[in-house]
Amino acid sequence: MKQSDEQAYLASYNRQQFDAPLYSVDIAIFTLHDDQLKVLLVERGDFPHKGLWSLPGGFVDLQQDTNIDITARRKLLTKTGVDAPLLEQVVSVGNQQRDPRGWSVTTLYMALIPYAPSAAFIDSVADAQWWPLSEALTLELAFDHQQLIQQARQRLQHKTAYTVLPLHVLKAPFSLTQLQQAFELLMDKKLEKKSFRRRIANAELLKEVGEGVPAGGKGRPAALYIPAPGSKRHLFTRVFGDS
Amino acid sequence: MKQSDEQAYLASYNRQQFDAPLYSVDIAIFTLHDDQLKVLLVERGDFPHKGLWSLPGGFVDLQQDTNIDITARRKLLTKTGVDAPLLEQVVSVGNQQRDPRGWSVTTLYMALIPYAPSAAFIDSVADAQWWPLSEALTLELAFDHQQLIQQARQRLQHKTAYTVLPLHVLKAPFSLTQLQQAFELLMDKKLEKKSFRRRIANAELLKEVGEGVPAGGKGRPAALYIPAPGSKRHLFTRVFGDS
DNA sequence: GCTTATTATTGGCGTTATGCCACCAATGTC
DNA sequence: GACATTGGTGGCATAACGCCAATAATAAGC
Repeated sequence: MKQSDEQAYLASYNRQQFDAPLYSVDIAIFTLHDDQLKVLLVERGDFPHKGLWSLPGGFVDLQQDTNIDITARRKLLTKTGVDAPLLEQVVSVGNQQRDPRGWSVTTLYMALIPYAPSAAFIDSVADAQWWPLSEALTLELAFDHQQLIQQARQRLQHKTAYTVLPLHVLKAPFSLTQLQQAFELLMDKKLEKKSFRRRIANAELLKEVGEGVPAGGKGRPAALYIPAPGSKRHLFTRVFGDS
Repeated sequence: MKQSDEQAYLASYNRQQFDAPLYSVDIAIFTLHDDQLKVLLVERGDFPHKGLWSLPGGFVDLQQDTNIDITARRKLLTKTGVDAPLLEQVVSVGNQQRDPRGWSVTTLYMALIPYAPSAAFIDSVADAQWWPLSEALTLELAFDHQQLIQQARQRLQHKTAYTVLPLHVLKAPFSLTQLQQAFELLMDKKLEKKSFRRRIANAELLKEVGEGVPAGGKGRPAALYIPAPGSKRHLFTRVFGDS
């Protein structure tokens, strides 16, 4: 093989000559608010499926984006105004039927953000809105986004059982009770109080920073914590809540 | 929104008018042989990177393939002649630099197959060859396939710690010692014999089917087992080998 | 046949993390 | 000052693990 052959090939290569699938990136952005898991949906302003709710997403900007993680982050920023502390790839789905325009592939990401910082911005984006997940699951969504949401939700649920993923969704400082509630909402499962606190304490993930009012304003004040440096990447070797 | 608007849009839609990334599917196919983890590489016969070793893969056949899992399976079959008992998506990577032809996205799969059934077929495919992983990691591979292999290998390693993934790579029946060796090769870590056997026994994953010669031909004969129905999907709630 | 090397299998104990549930602590309300 | 409410801890049984030593079954050498 001569180097010049490769260069000649590239010089004459025309990417348009082959029929390729459409490629897009979609994000399931989750948050907790009002004791509910919520997902951000946008109303489609263009065909296809104009007027239906969908996940934020779209095509790669070949000029602006240098990789698909950046594409996902750009879509996230556009819709929420914040950079997610947790943004990760879930899965890619590609088939003939998911888009009426033909063969199409999407890479699904999921993001987890605290509610507060994004609330004002999102209210200003006319076509974007937080939906309680339970309601979102009953809507008719564009493309196969109903299934995509369910896959993202499942990943969220499983991963919460062996990480401290809920740390990403709370505004520090927080109480252990709040943290436990975040775990319970993300896992959709009640946890044992003592087991939960023991697990968190043993892992040395938190730093105590004082006291605050208890949930509901009544009762004993709760100790407040912030995540310790590096704690958000902690992995447990045993899944939680497996009775 | 009128239905006819959507139909008119689709009728006039031309997928070629937008510049899209290249999209491909690549597979890291692993097996165990000679007490080594091996990966299947193919020598590129075309530009770009003609002559370099690479992962099996390529573009979606928009006519033949109905989804990307099928694309992956087709590539697998073409190179190995067998249908993998384990074929799953690892991650998608997309950026400007990975392909000299420009913006490109690939979805990486990993497959795990027993050595024996594929050996003869692969020997007949001139451009395909099993490489010990340790050697493959030192080769100059096409595109970013060196990194892709490492990602697939890491997934394999992690997943082995909480599943019975090695069941997919052994030819039944097998002894517990063989099974443990498979775990150790896939995890790249020695395991405690008693812990291993207890774990497998408690999970009730295997069915005893007689006795066979021990490893090396010497010593006490070993009990032989086959996987029980459904056992290959078993998930442990605790990762293994976390001393 | 008897000893030895080799591999397979099991026993036993200390440790760790969990589920479960009762109990104590601190605050606000009436 | 009693009571309701929320936060936090003590204690014990259980399950699974790491560690390592002991026993079982076979082949090879003598």
